Amino acid sequence: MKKRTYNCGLDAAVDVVGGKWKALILWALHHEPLRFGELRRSVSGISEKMLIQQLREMETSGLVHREVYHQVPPKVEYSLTDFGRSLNTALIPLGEWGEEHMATIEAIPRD
Amino acid sequence: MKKRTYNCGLDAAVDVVGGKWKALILWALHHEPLRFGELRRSVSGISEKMLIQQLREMETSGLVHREVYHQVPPKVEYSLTDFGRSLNTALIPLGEWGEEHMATIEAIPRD
DNA sequence: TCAGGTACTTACCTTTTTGTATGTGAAGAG
DNA sequence: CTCTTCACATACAAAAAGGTAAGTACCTGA
Repeated sequence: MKKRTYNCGLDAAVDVVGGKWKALILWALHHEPLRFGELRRSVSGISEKMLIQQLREMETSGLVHREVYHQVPPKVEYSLTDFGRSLNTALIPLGEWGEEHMATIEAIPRD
Repeated sequence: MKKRTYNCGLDAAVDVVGGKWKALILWALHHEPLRFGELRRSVSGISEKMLIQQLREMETSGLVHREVYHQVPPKVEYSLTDFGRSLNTALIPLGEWGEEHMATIEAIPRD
């Protein structure tokens, strides 16, 4: 996230959900709130640093809510806000498109 | 674009349309085919290098079609393929979401 | 006492992405 | 005869993103 003005809505949306992990985190939180450790295990491949970093950014964007339970051992739950849920909804068609064309996309030559 | 396997469709879609410019180029080509120079002028802020680079990638992904007219001065037209059009359609809700929440997004503190 | 789980934090480094500046070659306008 | 347009190409530099590894502080169960 770096800009302040956008040419179109898509531009703005990509700014908020862009990057390697944010969309995956959003998906993971779609069904239920998850704790930090649960999230780490459910978003496969993510490091603790990246997870925390992305969560903080998504918190300041108002996409996720962070609830701390003052217990021992500590417990922190992350959940989607209404804003986050609305974004998730808007992402569904894109997810379906990817699903549908997955084979085609995987066949694209990289280099 | 770097991976070969995806956890979910969204992951795959983002791989194809990710980055700073691809979505904007897709939008620009939505209405009509455009020439290189026209595209450069309509996607404000993009450099020639980036434009060409992204166009090449989108061409190999099968999103855009490149038609060369052997004239002097040279003329090259870029247009969306059916694949590109289908992706554009899938992006519409995301674009609308961004449009709707543009003010909120612009108000997010950066850094 | 020692490993393991809780949720992070920090420093450092590598990779990826993006930007800037320049060059190409033919042709038409002035 | 120089400038501009057309559609690029290429070298280099800067910035952003991502990854690795270690440390923090507390408590629990073996």
